[in-house]
Amino acid sequence: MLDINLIRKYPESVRRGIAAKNADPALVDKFLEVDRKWRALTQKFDEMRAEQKKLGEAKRVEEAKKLKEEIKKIENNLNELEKIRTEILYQIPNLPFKDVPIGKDENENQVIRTWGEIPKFNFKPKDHMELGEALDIIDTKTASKVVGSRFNYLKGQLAIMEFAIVQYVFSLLTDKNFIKKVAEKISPDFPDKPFIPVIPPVMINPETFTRMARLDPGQQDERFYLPKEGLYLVGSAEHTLGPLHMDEIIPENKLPIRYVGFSSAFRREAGSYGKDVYGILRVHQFDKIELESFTLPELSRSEQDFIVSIQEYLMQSLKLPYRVVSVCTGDMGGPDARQIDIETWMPSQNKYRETHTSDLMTDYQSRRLKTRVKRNNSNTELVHMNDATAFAIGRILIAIIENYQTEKGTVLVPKVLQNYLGIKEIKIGNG
RNA sequence: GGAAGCGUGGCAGAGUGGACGAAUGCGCCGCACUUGAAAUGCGGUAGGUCAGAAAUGGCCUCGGAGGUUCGAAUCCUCCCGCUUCCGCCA
Repeated sequence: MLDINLIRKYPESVRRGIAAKNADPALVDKFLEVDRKWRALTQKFDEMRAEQKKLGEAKRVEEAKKLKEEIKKIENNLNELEKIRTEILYQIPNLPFKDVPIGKDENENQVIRTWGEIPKFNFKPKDHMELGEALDIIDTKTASKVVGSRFNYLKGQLAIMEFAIVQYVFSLLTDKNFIKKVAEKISPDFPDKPFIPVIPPVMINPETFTRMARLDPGQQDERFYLPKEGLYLVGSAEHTLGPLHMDEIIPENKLPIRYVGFSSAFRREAGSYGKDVYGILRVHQFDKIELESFTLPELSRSEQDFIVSIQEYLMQSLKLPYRVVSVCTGDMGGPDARQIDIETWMPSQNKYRETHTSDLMTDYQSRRLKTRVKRNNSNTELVHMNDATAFAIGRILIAIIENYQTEKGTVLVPKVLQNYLGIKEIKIGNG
């Protein structure tokens, strides 16, 4: 949620900011109107309560009784106003940074840079499903019988490769020397704290989900829900990593706090019927390595640069061609102030497809989560939060299979993963 | 799933109807003493919200939601969480 005082003091720039994000600028005026009423009534309520206390202490019981009834009415109105106020407030997205490209949809995203050579095959390259089925490492047919559409089995060396990737990333991101090297590129004194590995819960209660700004009206259809327990399945490890410090006040010297989490992610993919139905690009369940970090406000932007550097390092070490995209205002996530995506080259589609995202949420999430920092000057302020993909396993496996395929129909194993798998090539028989 | 107990500030822990947003200890911050430190002494130290330029003041919050009462951390109801024991189970 946005800072209330920001809306009160600078309604015009809030209107402009949220309009760029395809939200209705009239939300600001609706909010201000309700807020005005709420404040007036709050004052009245406070005064009456003070009066009632005094009457009680003076043992003027009858008068206090009468006042109590009036207060009750005011309180009900106040609660109603507060509910409406919160509803409006939750619909107002975070404001984009000034240097984020203004645009309506993904067509206006800006490519910042491109890395790697697009592979040129002197044969007709196959797609990941043709290869996956031939090598017996992907099975969607049985999955659709057993569960339904948009599920898959990863088998054989591909299953092993998932854990290879997890081990590779976890060992790298917990390595002080590696983190130091990346941090130094941001600036000489940039914090070089390694990531803390985490395996988080994959279920979350609605209260926390709401405080993460991930269960707002537009998002509910996307979530799997378990009615007996009243719990949701997470759509990303972010959903349970982000609340790790809710209601906490963290001492300044403890920041930044960085987590690398591994979990399954569950998505209903409502509204994407017919889109990417082929293969394992868009499925209901996939595993993902996620980065989450909590920083001082003034360092959050560099933290995102730092995270993107890590994402790029990982991609370059796998030698996968990609491009870095600055997502435009209209295509960004609601809580984001700046979103950077990485799109990886998919030979079978002859284009780049989104595999990574990096969200800088500033204090938009921490405000509801009440995750704060106690500064050395003893002030308390909200921390800033960053969240990003290290690897979405399914999609990165597609990229590896398709980019590393050979004319024989085998798949070479990227060099950095070879030690973890113990083989250099996935072929029929060792699949 | 059954039984019992428990949820109070950064932590530990008192408080069973008004004097309690809350004793005391620890921790933390400031000051004094000291060449410096330790020890000691004195003072300060929850969050949110509204008004205010500020100083300051009002209101709300003792797991959550209701209720009783002029008045609730304290009494009642329901819910949630934690701990221990039993059952089941990876």
